[in-house]
Amino acid sequence: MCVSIAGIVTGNDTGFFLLGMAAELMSESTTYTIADVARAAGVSVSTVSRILNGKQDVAQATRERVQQVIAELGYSPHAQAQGLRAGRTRNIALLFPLKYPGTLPYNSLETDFIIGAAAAAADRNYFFSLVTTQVTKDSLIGLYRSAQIDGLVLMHIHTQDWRVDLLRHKNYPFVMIGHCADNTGLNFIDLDFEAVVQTAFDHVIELGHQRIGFLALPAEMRLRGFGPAVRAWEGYEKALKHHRLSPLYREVGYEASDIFAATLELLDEQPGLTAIVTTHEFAALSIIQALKLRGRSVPDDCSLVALMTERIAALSMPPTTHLDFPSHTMGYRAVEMLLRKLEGELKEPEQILLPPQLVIRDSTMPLR
Amino acid sequence: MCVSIAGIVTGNDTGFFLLGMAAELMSESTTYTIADVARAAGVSVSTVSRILNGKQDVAQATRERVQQVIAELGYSPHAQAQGLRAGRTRNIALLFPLKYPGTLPYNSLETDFIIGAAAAAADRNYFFSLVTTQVTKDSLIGLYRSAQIDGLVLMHIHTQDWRVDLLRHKNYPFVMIGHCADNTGLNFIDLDFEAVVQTAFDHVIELGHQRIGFLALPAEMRLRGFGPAVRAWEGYEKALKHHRLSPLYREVGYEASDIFAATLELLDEQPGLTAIVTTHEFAALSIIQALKLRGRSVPDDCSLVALMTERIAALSMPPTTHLDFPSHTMGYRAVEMLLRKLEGELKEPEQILLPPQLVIRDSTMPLR
DNA sequence: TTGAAAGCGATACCAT
DNA sequence: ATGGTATCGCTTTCAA
Repeated sequence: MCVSIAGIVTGNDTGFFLLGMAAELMSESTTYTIADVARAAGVSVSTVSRILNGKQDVAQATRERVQQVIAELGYSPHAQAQGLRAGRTRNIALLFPLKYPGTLPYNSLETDFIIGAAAAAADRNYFFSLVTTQVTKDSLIGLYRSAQIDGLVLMHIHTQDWRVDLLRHKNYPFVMIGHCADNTGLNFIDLDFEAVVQTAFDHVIELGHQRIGFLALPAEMRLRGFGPAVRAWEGYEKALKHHRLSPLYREVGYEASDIFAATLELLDEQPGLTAIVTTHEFAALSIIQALKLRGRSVPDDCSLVALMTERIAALSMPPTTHLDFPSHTMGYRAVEMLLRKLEGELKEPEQILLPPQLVIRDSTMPLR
Repeated sequence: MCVSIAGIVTGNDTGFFLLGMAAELMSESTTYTIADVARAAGVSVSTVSRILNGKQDVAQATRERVQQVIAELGYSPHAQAQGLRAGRTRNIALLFPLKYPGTLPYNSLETDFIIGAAAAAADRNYFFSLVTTQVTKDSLIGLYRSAQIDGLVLMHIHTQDWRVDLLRHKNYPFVMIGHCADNTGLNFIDLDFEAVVQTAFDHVIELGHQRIGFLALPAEMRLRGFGPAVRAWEGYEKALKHHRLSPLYREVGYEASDIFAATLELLDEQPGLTAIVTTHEFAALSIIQALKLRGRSVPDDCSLVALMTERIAALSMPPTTHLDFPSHTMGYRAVEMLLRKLEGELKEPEQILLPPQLVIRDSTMPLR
């Protein structure tokens, strides 16, 4: 439904006087094309296009006149037509499958990735899509081939990840939140989970604790190569070796009740336990409750260090000493990296492994 | 970068034999067009288009042959070209400004809207975008005019909402999560906050409580016309009148520390307090801690009813008796409604006001 | 500095 | 049942 100004302005060359009137008459949804603008401004379509795209070879007077018309009409270029012609979409997507092997339920940490990513796209004037379907080889390729997106952000990366292999082979632009075993030529941002766990142990060891329990992600996730599970476990093994500790751990899922039960098991196995380390974001609440059930309070009878976002740490009582999971920032920086890649600003692969950041709150204290 | 099959298959009419080879040779990203498919299948583009769009007037043999070629090439139609021609995008967006008046920080409840909405779009094969910029009159109209989206979901609705007025006037398709003062002709899904608060009071009154504190959203949000704040307050006033209670409330923001402080104030004002009702999702944890500081435990010394999602309710200890906030479902149904509208399946406006759903857990008990 | 016209990849009308 | 072709709104040579 494209209304030609010419139909209204017949015989009038300036066009200006009648614009206001036209706007009045057609205030219900009408869509103008670049041709309408050109006609109303008395220039060619090419000139309007140049102005739209910020080219320099346009007379200042012409530019101002056209911009005036654009403003008066409320004209917005047709994104699909622009994209079709220019061979890009200015649209990126984050792959966020709602169900994936092992059905990790989404939590506030993961949604923070989304919000951060969306914010970065908005800041660079890109459209941001969220793809929640389970992708297959074909649907993944189709996303690019069908020109729905210019690039992707992948998360939940596994050490061997077919999506990564595929996109790398096809040479499609993407960025990972996480990283693989082989990251040659790839762009990513990840948290150094190995160092995170080591730092957590260093902290409680420094406070004098020796009998330290560890709540890890399920072995199954680690065996499947899920990055955080793999590397957190490596950090645990190094911490054990480095501090000559005897193993004391449980591998457990995200269910509050499971974490509660696992904490009790740790206490039963080692009644002398005085500290717990975990990479589960929401575990703190359940752990504190389980300890209380056994008559122990945090931090007086048992210290606790978890991996979590600031926001969640502040909610727990006592506020939990934690290793910060900057998920919002990671989402933001991932998209920011992708857009630099798309705009040709990123020549060399950028690989960012964020170091652990220990935030000391009230859930840890020296061994008494 | 569109590779013509013809260029490779020169002089060969079957095309089939060479397809595999072509795929080998060009396994790096290549994009085929409908013309490539037509050529390889030995039919016209019109025929391929018909098949792509599931038209019936195509011979079965032809259809199969073409589909075979499509599969072998891994061809996906160019979404922008399709949209340009067909006048639609199959893209919808959720407006989720990261900062809006009063800077309500996003919480898990709000991100649940997003996930639910994204899931519904995916289920109907629509692309889903998240727009986090602060929209203006022009940018909002531009979203439609520039053909970036077919429709929108609006949230954080105010009783008087300029976005709603604008879109209604322009006759652009949209759906609200929330509703206005005047909803004539509009589609929305909302939670009946008024009934929610009344139900919460009914519940504790029934348990024998009489001195009941209420934690409400800041007066400022209510005065600005923010839907949930307005209607929850109306529910509170009705509950007071209906049960002949004397007012006992605090209006407070989302900060855990503020809620903590407000709870203490309630206790100071009315030491005989035996129940608390709140519409703040994450308040339960802070309230329980504040009560504990004054030597009261939940539910023995004080009952607590909150508005929250199941997921959060399960995290608190004791699990909180709550009114369910089905935010995921609301997001899902909002998009589902929008898509029915877009596909012409929705003739009459659909306005859904979800009734309160009380979920009794362990944070309430009869007055002793 | 500006304009004319080809073409991006589809759809749909009109022929055959 | 199938094919030819104008067209969607824009960008981009190429000429002037």
